[in-house]
Amino acid sequence: MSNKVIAVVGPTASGKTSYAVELAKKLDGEVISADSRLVYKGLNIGTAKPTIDEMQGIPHYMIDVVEPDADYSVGLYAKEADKHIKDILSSGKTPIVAGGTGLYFRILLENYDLPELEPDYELREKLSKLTYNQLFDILEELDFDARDYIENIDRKKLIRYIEIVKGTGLPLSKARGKIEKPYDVEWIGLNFPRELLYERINKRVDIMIKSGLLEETEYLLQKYGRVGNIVDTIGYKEMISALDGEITLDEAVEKLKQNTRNYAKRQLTWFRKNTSIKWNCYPNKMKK
RNA sequence: GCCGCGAUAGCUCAGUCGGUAGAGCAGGGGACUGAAAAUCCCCGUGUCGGUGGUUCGAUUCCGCCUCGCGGCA
Repeated sequence: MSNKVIAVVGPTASGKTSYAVELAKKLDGEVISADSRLVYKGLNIGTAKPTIDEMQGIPHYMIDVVEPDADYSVGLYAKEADKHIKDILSSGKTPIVAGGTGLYFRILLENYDLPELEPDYELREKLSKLTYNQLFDILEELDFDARDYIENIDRKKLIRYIEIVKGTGLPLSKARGKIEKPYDVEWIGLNFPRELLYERINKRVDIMIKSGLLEETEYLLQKYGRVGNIVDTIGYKEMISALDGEITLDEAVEKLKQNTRNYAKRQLTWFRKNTSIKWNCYPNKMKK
């Protein structure tokens, strides 16, 4: 059985969706999404979730797997996505993992071994009330060397590290490890020169608005309330500010474009680090 | 045409009692092993509109010019 997996990565609006579908048609493949927002049902317009039309009959996995008010995480993603990879391989087809969430790719396909420790939401809730320094002190007391394994520690990560050290009883250096993944991954990166990418982003945001992003946001709020997965998602957070009357719709649109540009930049930071990626800087010119 | 006011970073502006300048935003770089579209860290040289003058030295003071915004004709 082949262990070949194709990974299609790139910033938002770089054309991953259609590229993956074309590739799947060519190679007899199936697509597995690697996107932390596409997993949520109902977040459609704002996440540029592929439509049935766009999928062109190619099976897509890891889209719409949970409700927006669920607690989701990389761990759950990687477990389920890995099953799909294995299923696709054993059926003789090619898994094409496509998306923009660097962390999800790292855990699914790179040599990182996620500590077997589920989030303790109760503990997180408790710790989230503490100050940065208090959290730092707690971690240092549990595992003095932990600080050496961390750069630019922020509150969120401090909390997870405390959770790991407490939960596993191991120092961070032992609890986290590396592991060989059983796949032969071909990394393909899609990107455009920065200016062009930003133009594409701006254009796509305008289309989202025309397609009813504001209405989708109203509907989601009414159905699920102000849950983090909606409120903290680019696209929805700006619409919410407009709905609340904090800013005008035009301002919200500008803010949305800007936040998306900033996000694309962060995604690129992630992918640049992966030197196995072969970049294709004008994906549009791809002759299928 | 006249009288004011302005012209400094991509944008909005501060400042230099004369010793070539700094904030916010934008933008750029980076980190990130179960919240990751989240969260966090770092980065500011630009003919200080042009041109003459005063001065050891002008972005800063003075004259003229250009452009912009008000007001008066």
